[in-house]
Amino acid sequence: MFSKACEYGIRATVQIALQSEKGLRIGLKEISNAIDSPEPFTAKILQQLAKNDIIISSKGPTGGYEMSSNQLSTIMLSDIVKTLDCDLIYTGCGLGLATCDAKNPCVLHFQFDDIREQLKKMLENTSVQQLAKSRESGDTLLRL
Amino acid sequence: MFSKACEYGIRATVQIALQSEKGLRIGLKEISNAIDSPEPFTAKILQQLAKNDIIISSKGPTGGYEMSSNQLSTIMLSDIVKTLDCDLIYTGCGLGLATCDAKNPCVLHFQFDDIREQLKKMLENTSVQQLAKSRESGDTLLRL
DNA sequence: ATAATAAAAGATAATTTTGTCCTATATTTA
DNA sequence: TAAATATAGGACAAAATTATCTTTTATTAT
Ligand code: FES
Ligand code: FES
Repeated sequence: MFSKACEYGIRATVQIALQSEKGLRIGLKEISNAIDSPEPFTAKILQQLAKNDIIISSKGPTGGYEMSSNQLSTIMLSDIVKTLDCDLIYTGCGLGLATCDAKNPCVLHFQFDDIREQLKKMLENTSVQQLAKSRESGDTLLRL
Repeated sequence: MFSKACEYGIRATVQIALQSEKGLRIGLKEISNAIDSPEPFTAKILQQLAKNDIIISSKGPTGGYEMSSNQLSTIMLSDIVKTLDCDLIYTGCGLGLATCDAKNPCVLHFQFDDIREQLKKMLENTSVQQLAKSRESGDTLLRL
């Protein structure tokens, strides 16, 4: 469904959100440990997220990643997915045709579009903070 | 969403269904032409579909691919998707964790599972014949 | 200022997916 | 039975994705 990059991106961002709510920064190493992801690959992804103002990165000692309270309250899953180019879900044809266009639909268009709209809604209505909260409140069963 | 193999698989099967309803076989070359797919890659996919009794292949002159009337009336998109190992959609965790388990859910599990169920339903309720019919009845706008 | 630290950036490598090629096998027609 | 045709199958190649490594840059604390 999502690319690996996107999966790591979401998991990393939730982890950052968890720390930011406590007013703490978190380093690359800690993030990779927490979400069990390859460290250098995760770094690349975090760079992209930082460039797109989804998270904030700081260099130097005491550096690391964090989210502003504004980011915490506004960033939705859709922002991460779009940034990490899983954007295809939003625009592509389900059967892989060059374009998806309701005026020139493929045989699966309307069925596919229906699912896609629901996925879109889900991503646009689910905030990172919300996911972080479900992790905090939930028992230890809620994995990252 | 789907792999290329899966996309080609669906498009090819619909094309075969279209011919089979007219009582005709269709060859690899014709299929690839019709759906604009790489010929040898498409051949591999058709082999898998034939092995899984989704289509029937015949060798030799006058050979080619077809669907039995039984296949035409029973094959659903889900059969193709499962065969071509896009099976992941059915079982995998949306965040890429090793397993997806409602008793040990990731932070996105319930939102993701909801979408997945709808996708599942769509695939299980959409027959190849139905797609072929929408192509036949529809104006030329319905692409493959 | 200097040393230590942590992310940024760019080059490189492994893996998976996608796509191609060549030979073998089965089937039909002459 | 022989020749022609079309799929099957296995080896191979290209491209994209995922993952790693090394060097640079910015920041903090001494
Ligand atoms: S044209 Fe294929 S999904 Fe829209
Ligand atoms: S555990 Fe992640 S989607 Fe079910």
